[in-house]
Amino acid sequence: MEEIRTRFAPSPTGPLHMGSVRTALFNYLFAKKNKGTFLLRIEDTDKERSESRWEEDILSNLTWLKLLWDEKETRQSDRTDIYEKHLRSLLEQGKAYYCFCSPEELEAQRQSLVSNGKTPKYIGTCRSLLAQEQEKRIQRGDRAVIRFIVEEKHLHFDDLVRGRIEFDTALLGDIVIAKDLRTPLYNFTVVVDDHDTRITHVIRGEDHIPNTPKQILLQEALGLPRVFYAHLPLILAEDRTKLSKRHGDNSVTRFRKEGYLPETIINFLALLGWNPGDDREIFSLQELEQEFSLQNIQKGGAIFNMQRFDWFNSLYIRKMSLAELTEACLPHLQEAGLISNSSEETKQYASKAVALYQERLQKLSEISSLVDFFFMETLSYSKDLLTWKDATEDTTQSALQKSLALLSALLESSWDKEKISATLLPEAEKEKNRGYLLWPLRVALTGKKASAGPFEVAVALGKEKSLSRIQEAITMVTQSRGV
RNA sequence: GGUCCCGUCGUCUAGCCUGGUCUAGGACGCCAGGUUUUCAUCCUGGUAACACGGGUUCGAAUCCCGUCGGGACCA
Repeated sequence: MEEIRTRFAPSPTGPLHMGSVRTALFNYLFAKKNKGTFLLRIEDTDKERSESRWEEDILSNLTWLKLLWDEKETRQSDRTDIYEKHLRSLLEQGKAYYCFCSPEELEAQRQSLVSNGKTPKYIGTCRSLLAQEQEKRIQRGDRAVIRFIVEEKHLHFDDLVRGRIEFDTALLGDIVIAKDLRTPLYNFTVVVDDHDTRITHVIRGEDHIPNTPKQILLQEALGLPRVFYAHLPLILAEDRTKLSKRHGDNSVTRFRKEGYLPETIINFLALLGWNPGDDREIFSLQELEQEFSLQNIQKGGAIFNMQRFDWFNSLYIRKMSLAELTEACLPHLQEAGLISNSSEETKQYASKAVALYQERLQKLSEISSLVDFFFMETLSYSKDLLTWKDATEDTTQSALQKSLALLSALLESSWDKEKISATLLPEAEKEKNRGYLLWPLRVALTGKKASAGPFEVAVALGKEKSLSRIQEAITMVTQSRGV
């Protein structure tokens, strides 16, 4: 069997988004699974809308996701001469022609067809123009586009995902394949490029199904062999329509900034439309490279479910080593102004805080608001928060004083979770519920109604800071009682 | 409007090709309980689907036809 070659061919007209990544991923996986080659082609023929910053966005994010392409990426803007050669050839062979119809004329044609209940399409007005006539008008500078003569026939192809798909090309009309010799259009460049890069399998979104018959016709006209097609189901938004800018920012950059891991994106997207045929659903990129198959691809579109996405992310965050997680959290802590450098000392302290919140994180950006109390000089919270359930200020105050006394008595060298727990728990058990002692303590240390446990927080905070926070809480309650 | 594609729990899906083992399985979510000072994790249980109608068959989520619904593309 010949080598399998796939490609991802984005237009650099915007940031890389999740729908595109899924397409890139499936192309990548199919190539890897079959020991083939995965290519990247930048489709930048639309000069107005293509920007180099978007190209950079695409390359850097694919790299971040580890969807690496095997050969130097190609750029359509570098290939204008090649397209021109093919365009001239089609013109010379009479398979394409210049069309001088104005937009107004085209619109009028369309209107009349529609009002007669017919399918709107180009009726071929300019098709019969003689070659010399065309040449003369081009020389004269008349505005023209290049149309490809669409052969009317029933055509079908065997889609690797959906099976046989049929079309009646008579409904197409002669299609525009270039604005001029130096400005070829999408359906035309794709066919030329896929052949030149020896692509064997075109794997793309199902929104391209209507383009396929046009491309097949073009292949035939250029004398090129047909490739295999696999049309993927679309990724949908909550409203069941194609995921797009309309639904907000779905760029990789956005999710990356929010603290979603590449592993999350890969795993989640792989399972959107594909499954291994059994119940497993946790897959690394490497595992997917082994397991992937076009046969297990879903036909219907799949909604991008944020909750499931978050669940995958919390899973992969929990799988990280503390060192990795700390490193990944540093930029977020820095951005929130909680730390100002990344010295070893800062990292050491930060990792203590991060360790306590690893299993509470859904995305890295949440870290700052969870651990801010580790970095603040004074906490600000309402004194009412210190009171547990039906406790009074009186009992709250004495509970805090009890904690303070017991903890003060602990030696610096005994400041670990086990010793603290051994000191406080027996005391807490004396109450009808541990909360009477532990809730005020935890709030005094963190200033929050939800946090990690008081013992581990105290350890991470250190003895000095812990005691002073308890003292501050006592002062707070005392003052309010004094009034 | 025309063409094409699709239709299993709220969501992602297994099962469909090769009808019976499906009183339809798993996961996310949600609900309840357990662990727990809180939150989270973890454990247990629960909730919830074969779009509809007809046909074929002893038997249909699975095969056939139709209807309805959704989407994509072009306009």
